[in-house]
Amino acid sequence: MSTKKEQTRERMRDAASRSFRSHGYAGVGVDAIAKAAGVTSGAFYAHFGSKDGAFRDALEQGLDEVIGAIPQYQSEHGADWVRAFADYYLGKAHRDDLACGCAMTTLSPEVARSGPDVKALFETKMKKIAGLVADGLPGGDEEQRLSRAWSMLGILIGGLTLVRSMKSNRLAEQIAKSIRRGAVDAAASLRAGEDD
Amino acid sequence: MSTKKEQTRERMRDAASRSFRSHGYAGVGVDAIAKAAGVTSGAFYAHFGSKDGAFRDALEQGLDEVIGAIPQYQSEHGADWVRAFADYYLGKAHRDDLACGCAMTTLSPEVARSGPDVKALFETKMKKIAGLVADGLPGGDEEQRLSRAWSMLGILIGGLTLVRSMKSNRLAEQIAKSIRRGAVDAAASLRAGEDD
DNA sequence: GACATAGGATAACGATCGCTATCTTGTCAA
DNA sequence: TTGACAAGATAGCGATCGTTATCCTATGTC
Repeated sequence: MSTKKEQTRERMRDAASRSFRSHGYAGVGVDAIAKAAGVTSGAFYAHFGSKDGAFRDALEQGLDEVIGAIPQYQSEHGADWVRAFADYYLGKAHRDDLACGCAMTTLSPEVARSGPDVKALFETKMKKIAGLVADGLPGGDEEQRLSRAWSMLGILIGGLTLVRSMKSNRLAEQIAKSIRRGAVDAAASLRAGEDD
Repeated sequence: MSTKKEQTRERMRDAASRSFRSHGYAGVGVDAIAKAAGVTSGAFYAHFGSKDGAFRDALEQGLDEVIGAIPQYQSEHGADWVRAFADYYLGKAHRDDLACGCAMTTLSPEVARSGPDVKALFETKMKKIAGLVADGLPGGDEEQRLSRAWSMLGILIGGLTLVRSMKSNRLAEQIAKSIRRGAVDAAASLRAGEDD
């Protein structure tokens, strides 16, 4: 129906998503988010109801992006998809762009401080993501693959946070290399004795 | 000299450290930190100069705690120290206590948003930590051990953030188990074919 | 061409933000 | 006992916080 309204809503959702990732939940105000979307706080509250509501919306959208991206990497890169994904995840472009960065990494620390509703949403989406990852992993039974999927996600999230916190680009690159290798190893069936 | 002053300073440092870990840098105000230490903002600024200064102080103290803890785990648990450390790191007590949680996990997302000075401090301390971890790892040359150390730190940091963001305790426990195994594997010399 | 509707702007609320200037109070030396 | 000093309290700065109530205005209908 109203294309204009949906366009505005999309701009606001994007602005909220980018702002929360860049500055954290408490690090940005409603006025600033609205301004970034080219509207005022009145429009913000008409659409989202509250700052919390906007965060929930941004979180859901951000994790849905991941849910969409995983199968795409799997079908595009085949058995080597984990390496390709880790390359992107720890690459300089993703490192340097907080605003467009993966929601798992930028938003999860905020979720850890949030209430049960936000955590429930995060949990649902992350279970989906871990399941998709596990589906693309070789060897072992389903439980083993899921376990490796959580490990891979964990090391990517922690690794990205780590490299983003370094001052020296050279050190960041060195750590990124280590994390990439760790992620690929975590995803592979270790006990099968695979090597690179 | 003045024991009273140092006691007050210590209380304020602790309050700042706990507050920043619990609520993030932007999530807590100077007045609240001062109040938690039993003083007012006047005393806060007399000691720290600025909110940034207090964060830097809390960050340094928090990472120094880790620097002290790693060798202790190594000497207490011998070759099995990584498993013991991971057990603590992902255990329920550490999961549920944001305020007393490891600074690497709670503060690094804030560092990623900070200026070069804070990043430089974080980098220096993390290099020290990774070096200590690497020293306690078996097999391989120094570069390989350091690489595994970064992987182990990454998976613990990301894993802890992940489990803290779950609503269900059962799922959190399941993920923690996966991360524990991943951390031990990341620390071990994979290519040597070690198993548990 | 008058009118209803809704998307969005505006203004303002009390509270809190980081920070500073000034004042009070407790302590110790002389 | 008095005077000096410093630790900390108090009060207040302008700005921004999240939120609400009210107003404007563009659009589409009859």
